[in-house]
Parts: sequence; structure tokens; C-alpha cells
Amino acid sequence: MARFCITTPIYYVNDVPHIGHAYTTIAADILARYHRMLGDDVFFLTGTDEHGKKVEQAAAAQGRTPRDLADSVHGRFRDLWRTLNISNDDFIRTTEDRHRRTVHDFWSRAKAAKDIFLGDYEGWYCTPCETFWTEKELIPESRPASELENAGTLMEGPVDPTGEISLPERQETIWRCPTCRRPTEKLRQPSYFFNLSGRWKYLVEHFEQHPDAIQPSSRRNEILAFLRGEDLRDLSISRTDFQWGIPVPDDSRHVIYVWFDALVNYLTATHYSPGREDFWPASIHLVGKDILRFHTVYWFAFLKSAGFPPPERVFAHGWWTVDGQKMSKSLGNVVDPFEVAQKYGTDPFRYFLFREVPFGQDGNYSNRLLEARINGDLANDLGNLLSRVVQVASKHFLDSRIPASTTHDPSTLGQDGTLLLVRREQVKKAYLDALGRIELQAALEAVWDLVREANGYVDRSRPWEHRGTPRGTASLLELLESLRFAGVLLQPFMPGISNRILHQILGREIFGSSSRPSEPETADLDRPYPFTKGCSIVKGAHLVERLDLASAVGSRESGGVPAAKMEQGGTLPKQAGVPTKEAKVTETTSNTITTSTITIDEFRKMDLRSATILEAEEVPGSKRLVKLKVDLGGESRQVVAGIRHVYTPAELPGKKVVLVANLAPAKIMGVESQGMVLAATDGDTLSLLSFDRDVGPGRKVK
RNA sequence: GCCGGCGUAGCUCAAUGGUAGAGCGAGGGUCUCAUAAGCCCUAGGUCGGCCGUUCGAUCCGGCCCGCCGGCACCA
Repeated sequence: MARFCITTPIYYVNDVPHIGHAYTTIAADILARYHRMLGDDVFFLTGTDEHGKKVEQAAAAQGRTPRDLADSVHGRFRDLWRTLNISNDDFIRTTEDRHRRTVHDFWSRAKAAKDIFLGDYEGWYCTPCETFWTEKELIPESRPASELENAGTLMEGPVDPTGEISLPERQETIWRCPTCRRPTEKLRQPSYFFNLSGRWKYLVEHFEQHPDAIQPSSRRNEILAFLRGEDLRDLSISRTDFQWGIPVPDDSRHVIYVWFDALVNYLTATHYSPGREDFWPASIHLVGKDILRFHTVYWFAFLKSAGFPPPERVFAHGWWTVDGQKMSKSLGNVVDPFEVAQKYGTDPFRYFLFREVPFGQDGNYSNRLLEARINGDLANDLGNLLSRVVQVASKHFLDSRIPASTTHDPSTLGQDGTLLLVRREQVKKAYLDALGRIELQAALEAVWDLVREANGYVDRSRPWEHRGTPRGTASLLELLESLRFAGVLLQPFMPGISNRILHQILGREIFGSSSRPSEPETADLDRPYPFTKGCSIVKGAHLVERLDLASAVGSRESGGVPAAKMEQGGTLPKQAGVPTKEAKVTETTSNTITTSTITIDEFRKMDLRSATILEAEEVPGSKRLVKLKVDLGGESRQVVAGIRHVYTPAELPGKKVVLVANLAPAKIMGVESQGMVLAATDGDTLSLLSFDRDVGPGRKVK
């Protein structure tokens, strides 16, 4: 049995999950499910990266411990993976003991190889914040603050990735701290370094000799160009200016820094886990293109030093834009995967991400594009094919049962007799080739070649006109077999939809929750027409409901919500196991009220209060944000609201408003917001909710 | 500035030394088993521009323009 080990990056808990995290993890899930389907011994790893300065600071700002913050964001990731039907075998957290032990051992190995030494790290230090900043994070005097706000990352990966020793001189510019905007100064701190320069030769030779080690090939060329172009600088791998991390062995003043901690997770869950030793080296590390260098240059060098073989390959995928725009928090267009999955269904979302764009390239997300895929590909082509075939078959065969005595005689079909058979063989080959090359889009395209062919075949063979005849039986068996093919081939991509296809045509499910076939012989594409051994046709609900797009007038915003309405707690994960309607429409911008219902208990979770606005001022650099100080009756709160395009700060003090008082605090453009002010929106305008009687501040709204 | 990639039908993209295809959208037709789905037909596109090589170039080479990515640098 072949072994297959696939990993996602571990996601930094400084950020809530977004479409980029979902993309990487679903891709890994598809490949893991595919290999389980093939019968391979699979290990699929994901996790969270929980250490570092940013987490320590973010936690402090919220008055919580780093552990507490890490726990809650970690929980959000777990919820998302459940919502997206991710079949990971392990979920590692860098704060676990097992990981600390690995890192210590790994460190000792590199040290024994004389690749770790103590030196000085020179960086830009903000004394009031007690923080070192990298060049990229600093604000130069001449640069407007707004540019910085747009620098939000699109993808996972610890920020502050570069730990190189020396920074160029900056004499003309004052470099300011991104948090407090005070000038920083260049300062030295002791730091341990990794001898990256000493591994230069190994890296170049390895990547030259293993052309498949980095994919796509354009990315490999970039890494090789990087290696050949510049001398590698040794890498700072410890810090003394924060505590939240794994201490350096025998020198607890230092904490192990970013990559030397994070990358090692892949070994913790494999080589260092009893019974899983054989899963190292990993078959594939899936990463976003922004963290490719760390997963190739740094990671391969670390492994070499510590005496481990490198992963077989590292695959870098692209990024998603939203409605053609870069996704960023300040634009408020971040796509929340919970929301998309809830609104359109997990399987359609998974399908879209890998059908729309070649894996490796950048793609554009929009609700409109997703809806087009749902109606065109899933409902019209695939879903309708299933409906029409199942309908005819259930009438053709007595009591919807295909008896075990059934024989298949393609010779009754004339010149179309082997048409679908030939197409199935082509499609199978194309699909297997594509997945072998991690070309996920091509694999799905192959399946649709078969679906289209089958739809045409239904029209030409007209099986409903041959009810009860061998010819009708033969054409239906060809169609059912083609649907079985599609169902099996789609299992890794859309496990739920795949199971429902197979259930309708076989009367039972043949895949387990992890996509390992529970009936290997029935799932086997090389054993055609299992129907002839007897089965039931089960007419079920529509596979994918068509979306009614006629009412969609005007703009359809795809991502996010205005900052003031941002739901920091996120949407609740969709309840699993409800296989009726996979997709339904809700319009963020229209007035159609089609949101799912909530219970009175769910509503009561919200603490709504009357509040009086005391002060209001603009949030610098923002277009719409206003920082409010509100009175809750003895308690005052700071709240950020996106209302400046309608209300000027001057007119706000004194207004009575409705506040969501128990919303988790959040930072919006760097400003703490401890609640949310309610307003009705109508296109570009909005109206704050107020009271038509005199009500004191802090009163319950229900 | 250096390196790499791209620029083809309204959109997204594919292919090929002998003047180009797919999907979607749009228009027309048709069936009725089916989720007003399916199926069939319809795009006459200077294949970014110019110059070369060649009997012949969209595909080879050079230059230019535009876009994207990586690196460096400037601020």
C-alpha cells in the first residue's frame, strides 16, 4: 500500500479564518480523499501556529492570555474544517507539549551539526511598545498611513517572516512604529542564528536535481533564481523581546522564533509521533505562494542540518481576489468561508474553488461566478442528468429494482453502443493524470466531459421509448454506469454530492466519511455495471437546487460586510447531515428576506442595550469609520462604526442608539471596538436605530 | 533596473510552422425523460505592434508597447 502524507500550513491564530485558509485546506482534503479512494495509506495534517509577538500583543490588547486567544481562534479553525467537511487525520497546535519536545530535539540536532550560533540581531526597536519591527512593517515618515492599512495579508502564514541580520541604513527617513507611530531606533539584541549560508550549495543542488520538488515550475524557477542571485544571509531564529513561544534549550531568556518553531510541526505529527514515523518525508506540502520560500529554502536547510530527508514536493497555489479586488480587511471585502458555505452549501463552494481556476494560479471570487457554476455545472448539467436518468430508470425497471439477473447487451444500441464506454475510459485517464500532477481543475473538467456526453446520449438514445426492452436496459445501464463514474470521480471534491449520486443510482452509499470506499468493488471503476448484480434506484431530492438569479438586480457584493457590521463572532457552522437543499439564495444587498431562522434562545444570546453617544471622532485613514464613546449607564464603551458617509462626528454626541453590548471586542483599523451600533441600511444611506420614548442608557432591548 | 511569464472570439482560456478552438454569455432552432434543465446550430476574431527568418508564422528570432510575478533598488 502506498503511503501518502499531505500537509497544509499551520495557520496563524492572529487572524480569523478566511477564504485563503479554506482554499489550501480543501485542496489538501481533496488530495487526501483521492488517495484514500485509491486505497493508499493516508496521513493528512493541518494545524495552528500559536506563538509569537503578534499573538502576545493581540491577547494583551484584549485583556486575555495568549493561551486564551489561541484557544478561541483555534476553535474557529476547527469549526471551519467541520463545516467544510475536512477529513484531516491530525490537527497540530504549536503550543502542545509534543511539539515543544520536537522543537527542542530538532534544535539540539541542528546545534550538534554546528549550524546554530549566538550573535546579535539588529533591528528597529520601539521602546514604548518594547517591540522589534522589520523594515516592511515600519511606517516611513513620508508614506501616508493609508498605504499601510492596505497591506493586510491575503493568506496564511506568520507575518514578520524575515529575520535576516542586517538592515540597510536609513538616514533620510524617520521610521515609525506601526502601532504607536512613534519613531523607532536601531537596536541590537542577542539572538541565535541558523547557518543558512552554509547550506547554499545543498539547496541549489537539490532543487536542480529534483525538478518536481517545487511546483508549479514557475515557482521553482523563482526559488532557484533567488538562490543563485544572492548570498544567503544567516537566519535569526530566536528573540528576547517577547515570551510567548518555546524557550531555547539551555537559554530560557530566548524564545524560538517563527519558522524554526512553525515548520517543525510537520515532523512533530509524523516522525516524532509513535506509529506515524513512516509518514515522513511528506509527499506534499501545500502552501500559499507567499510562504513558499520558507517552505523550500529555510525548511530544506533546517532538515538537512538536523539529518532529516526533505519533503518530496512543495506545491504553491495562488491567491483569491474578490470581485477583481485584492482582499483586505480595510476594504471590508474579506470572504468569510463560513458564510459562503452556509449560503451556497459546502460542496458547491468546494467545487467552485477548484473548477474555476487552474490550481496554482490566482483566481477571482465573486458570488456571481459561484452562482453561475452552481446553476450551469451542478444543477443543469450534473443534477439534471441524474434526475432524468433516475426518473426513466425507476420506471423502466419494475419497482425501481434492477434485478440480479440483468444482462447488459450494448450491441442493441447501434453505433452509439460504445460511445459512453470510450468516453469513460478517456475521462478516467485524463482524471488520473490530472490528479497525479495536482491539476485539480483539469480533473473536474474531465468529469464534465463525461457529464456532457451523457446528456447528449440521453437525447439520442431516448430510453423512455424503450421501456422494458433490452435496448432500453442497455442504454440505461450505460447512463447509470456513467453516473457511477462521475459519482466516484467527484468523491474527493464533493463528498456529499458524490454520496447522494451513488445513493440514488445504487440504493446505498459506498463511501465512508473519509472517502475510503466501504464497498471497494462497487466503487471500482475497472469493474463496470455493478447494477447487474442487483440494486435499487432511489429517486431523491434534486442533487443541487437551481438558484433563482432573476431577482438579482444591481450590485452583488461578494465579500465581507461594512466594518461596523462586521460580525466578529462569525456565523454559526452549518448543521451537518441535512442533505436536502445544498444551495439557497440570500442576497446581501437586496431586501429579500430568506435568511434561515434562529430560535428565541439564539436571539437571547445577544445583549442589546440602549446607549447614549458621548463623543465621536473620525478614525484617521478610514473613509467611513467613526470612533464613538457611548454611555451604557455607568459604564462607557468605545465602539467603532462605519457611518461617517451619513453622519458627521459633530452631529452624533447626544444621540440615543442601540448597542450590541456583548459582541466580542475587535480591532478595526487598529482601533478597539467594544460593541456594535445598530443601523438600518438602504443602499448607500443608513439610519441609526433610536427610540421614540425617553429611555435611559444601558436599558435592555428585546 | 535585472530575471521570468503573459497579451488569441463579449468574458475566461486552449492549440498549432501551412492563416485558429473550448467553456460561459448572446442569438436562433428543437425535443419533452428531466431542476423552463437537455440537445443542435450560430462568433467570420488585423491570434498586442513593428521588423526579420522561412515557400509559408499566431506559433521561430529581434525590437517596441501593455499587464502580471520574482528579485534588487529608490523614496
